[in-house]
Amino acid sequence: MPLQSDSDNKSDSDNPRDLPSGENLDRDARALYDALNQLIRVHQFRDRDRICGYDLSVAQCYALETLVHQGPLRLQGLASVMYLDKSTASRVVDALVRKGHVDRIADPADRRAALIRPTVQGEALYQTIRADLIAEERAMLEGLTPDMRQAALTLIRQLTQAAHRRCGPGPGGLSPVQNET
Amino acid sequence: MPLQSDSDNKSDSDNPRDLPSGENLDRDARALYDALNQLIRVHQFRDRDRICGYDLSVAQCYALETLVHQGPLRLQGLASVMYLDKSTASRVVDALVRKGHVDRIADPADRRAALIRPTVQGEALYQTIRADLIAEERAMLEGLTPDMRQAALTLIRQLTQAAHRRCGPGPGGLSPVQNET
DNA sequence: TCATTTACGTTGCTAGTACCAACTAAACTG
DNA sequence: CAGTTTAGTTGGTACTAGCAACGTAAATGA
Repeated sequence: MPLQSDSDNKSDSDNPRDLPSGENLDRDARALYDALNQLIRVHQFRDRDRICGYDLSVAQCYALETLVHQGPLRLQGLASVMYLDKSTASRVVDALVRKGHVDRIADPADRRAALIRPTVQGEALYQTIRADLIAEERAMLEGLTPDMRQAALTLIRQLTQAAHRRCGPGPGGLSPVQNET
Repeated sequence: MPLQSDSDNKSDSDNPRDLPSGENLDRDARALYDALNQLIRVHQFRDRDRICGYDLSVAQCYALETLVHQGPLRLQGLASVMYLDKSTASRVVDALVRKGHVDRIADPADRRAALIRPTVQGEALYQTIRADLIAEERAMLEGLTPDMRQAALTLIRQLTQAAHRRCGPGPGGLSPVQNET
């Protein structure tokens, strides 16, 4: 995680205004909220559109992706990576099993548990979809210089990290996400 | 596709590496795909969590937001801004009407049509939720310098614009202009 | 060892999302 | 005034999402 460019912290003095930085932070937070909102909606829509062409829902595709990247997982693990209730995860897996993209195998360590694993077909399908979606990203990046692309990556990752920190251990984390209000 | 490529598409000479720019682009596209994926999932989850505390679904909140920002809309307009089928939009509006956040008023210009308009209560609720979500963004921005925050905004907006161009007339776009590319 | 408790996953329930298709009613078109 | 188009609703189906209630298996403990 390169948290780079503390060296450029001079920007406070660059700023001709005499606003305290807190006000700028508020303004930026509002702007970021709106900008991210737009970005997320447009991506959600586009992903749905793309993925549905492969007879897969977005949640199913995300589950498949998780299993391809992280290897066989138990239902609990999959559910917590996806921020879902185990019952929802179970039904998503049902659909993937029905479509032949995933199978459940017995967990040798625990006869209650099942490991969920992508099939060869499922893995291939995921790679196809991934290539398709990456082509979309490439098209979007075409107008940006390499420098800007790097900056975009860094920033998006930082925002994601910050969000993770505030959401508890999310995707990649296996601890259960439960709201104890 | 006139993306706003500033000056040169072929800034190979800018790049100190000897990789052709296409390879870097591929690599960046993959990285961007993964990074955006993470960001979007985490945001989706967080928004759902936050919004549900106000007895509103995410789609309902988005519809309310659209109506607050854009003023009274017809169902068609709302549906196209939300990238939804009109039937889905109709049911989302039903829910909002039931909860008292929105009402349908007759369109004087067309007796078939109805204008959908947030109620005072709905507007207040949206502002509350918005403030809540913006506070989240602010917390995420705290670790970034003002420069980086500005850069993040610019980049996220550019990515959104690029995605819009590829998705046809999207949110904010009420223009019936279909893809002419 | 047997009873209790805890954990894993499934299923029933309810609400919401999302699309297509069919429908009513109003508005345009000739 | 037909005939067509447009606005919105409703029916049907599949999926998403969470809670609660299971059955079964493992862990705990007396």
